[in-house]
Amino acid sequence: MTQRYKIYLLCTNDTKNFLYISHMNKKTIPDEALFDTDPFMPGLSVDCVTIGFEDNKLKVLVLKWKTLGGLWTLPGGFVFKNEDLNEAAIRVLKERTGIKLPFLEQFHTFGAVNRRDPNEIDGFIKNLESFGIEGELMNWFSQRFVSAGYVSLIDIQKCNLKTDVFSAEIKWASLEELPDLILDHNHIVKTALDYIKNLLQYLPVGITLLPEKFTMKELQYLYEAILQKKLDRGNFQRKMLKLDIFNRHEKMMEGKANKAPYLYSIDKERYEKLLANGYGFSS
Amino acid sequence: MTQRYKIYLLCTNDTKNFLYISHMNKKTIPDEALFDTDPFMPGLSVDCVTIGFEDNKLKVLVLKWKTLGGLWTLPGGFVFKNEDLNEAAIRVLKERTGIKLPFLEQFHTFGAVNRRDPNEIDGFIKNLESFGIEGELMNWFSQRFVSAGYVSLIDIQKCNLKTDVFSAEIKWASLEELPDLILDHNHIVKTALDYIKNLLQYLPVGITLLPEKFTMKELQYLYEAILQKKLDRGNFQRKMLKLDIFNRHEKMMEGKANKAPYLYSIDKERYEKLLANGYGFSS
DNA sequence: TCAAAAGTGTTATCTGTACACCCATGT
DNA sequence: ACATGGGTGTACAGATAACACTTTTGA
Repeated sequence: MTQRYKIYLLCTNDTKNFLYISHMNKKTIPDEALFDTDPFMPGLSVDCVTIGFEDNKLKVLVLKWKTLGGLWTLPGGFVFKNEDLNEAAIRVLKERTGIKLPFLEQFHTFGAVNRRDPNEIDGFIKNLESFGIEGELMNWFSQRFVSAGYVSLIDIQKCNLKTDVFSAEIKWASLEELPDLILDHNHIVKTALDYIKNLLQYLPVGITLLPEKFTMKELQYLYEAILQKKLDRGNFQRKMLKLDIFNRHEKMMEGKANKAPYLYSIDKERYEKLLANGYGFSS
Repeated sequence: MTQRYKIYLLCTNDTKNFLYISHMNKKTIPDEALFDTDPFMPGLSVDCVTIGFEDNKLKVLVLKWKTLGGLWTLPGGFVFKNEDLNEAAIRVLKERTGIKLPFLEQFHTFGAVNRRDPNEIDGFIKNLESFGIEGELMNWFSQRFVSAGYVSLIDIQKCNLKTDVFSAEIKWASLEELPDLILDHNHIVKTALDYIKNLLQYLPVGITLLPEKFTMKELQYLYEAILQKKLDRGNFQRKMLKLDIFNRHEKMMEGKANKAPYLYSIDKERYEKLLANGYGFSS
């Protein structure tokens, strides 16, 4: 029943969740840091499309590997055998951003055999070799993975980004300058954006992307970024306010040469209620 | 890399896809019918929520196991290592209904650790034992599975139902009399129905459930079944016709004591076009 | 001829859309 | 004072909702 592939993990202080692939000879890794792949579901992973909003642009959280090529990936991870799929995604998100699920939703599972472009495999294998990965450990990494995709919408300001042990860098990449990602990760991002775009048609999701207090204009820019189209200012304002999920605050007075706009925040309770209902087919 | 669990498969004439669990002693199974679990992805399955429409009711395709308890399940199967997840679902659907994907869509992946109710496990294991399953084969079946759920909407008339080797019976069960299903299959059905209901808000999906030619009233009943609410006849008719995806035919004259309604069929081309577009956020 | 259900009409109301007007604010 | 952009008003087009009227059909 259990897998027999040995794999080398380093227990860091705050997590046992990340594989540690060392440039060091494995003899230099302390004994208590050695584990095998038993705790993980074979062939199963989660990938998180973590969306933020900054400078009126949508951004996606990406990691750069500690490899020669410096390939980019989505944050992701394996799933413990005693862990719900959702929990795995929540864990990954928590570890990269320090935030626990403001909005986290499974949108699609990617299960094509050729998620990994055949042309890409050689480079991938070479990269793993450069980390000192070999034998059964190599088998683990080069096996076929089916990956569940999760989207979350996050307030960038609240994040405390951390790389994982594979990666040298973690950053918010705007959609225009999204780097080439490994495997089908670019496709995963596109699918996630379509999902959110569709969701926004009938649910005011995405408000979680904004800081605590925001102006209607900022909210409008967010909608425009997700929907990829211009909206009418006046109509947007009315439409949003009619949802009756906002609290209006005192004015902002920042040094702009115009009338100071109101600040709004979300009334959590009414917002949740609205999310639960959605819209209906008319007549 | 490869799994080592032996499993016993019988190659039937038309498929190698189904595990055959024999009451016979395994010595009576011909040698060429013996395989191990190597061809399958461990811990991964697909489940199909196959929806039809008959007597103005939505129906779901279910199978009854050849076990003592006669437990019911959704049609489902394992995924070959060299097979796309989608392909696995298409294959399962094809084998049960004889139909190749009129509409087949992955809607959610079920990955809770306790998909299998702990109280249920004992009975499940006993059932497997009653089939003569033991040892590593038992391990295969009692391992944790993550399952990708697929919905399809099918014209019942076109189906040619076949049981699989596990099952004694296959039938269309109306939602009101849907039996208790194993694992979280009842939950899977509910999730699929919610998904379709949501989809119908902005796409005229589900028309594929009806036979080639149908009346507007029949279409309305279908909508009412999916949306779980009454619709206004006149308004519904206008709304549908305005979609401009139907061809009107000569009348039906069946012996009803009323004005004979028109028959309509779908104009495939315009229908596909509409599906591709959907609706947009207004303003 | 009559009940049933199709097809179509009518109307008030609501929503979407476009754009205008006035007001507050920092330069 | 004035350019900028917020807040709100208005008016038209189209969609929605409720229901009425007429027509066709088999019994």
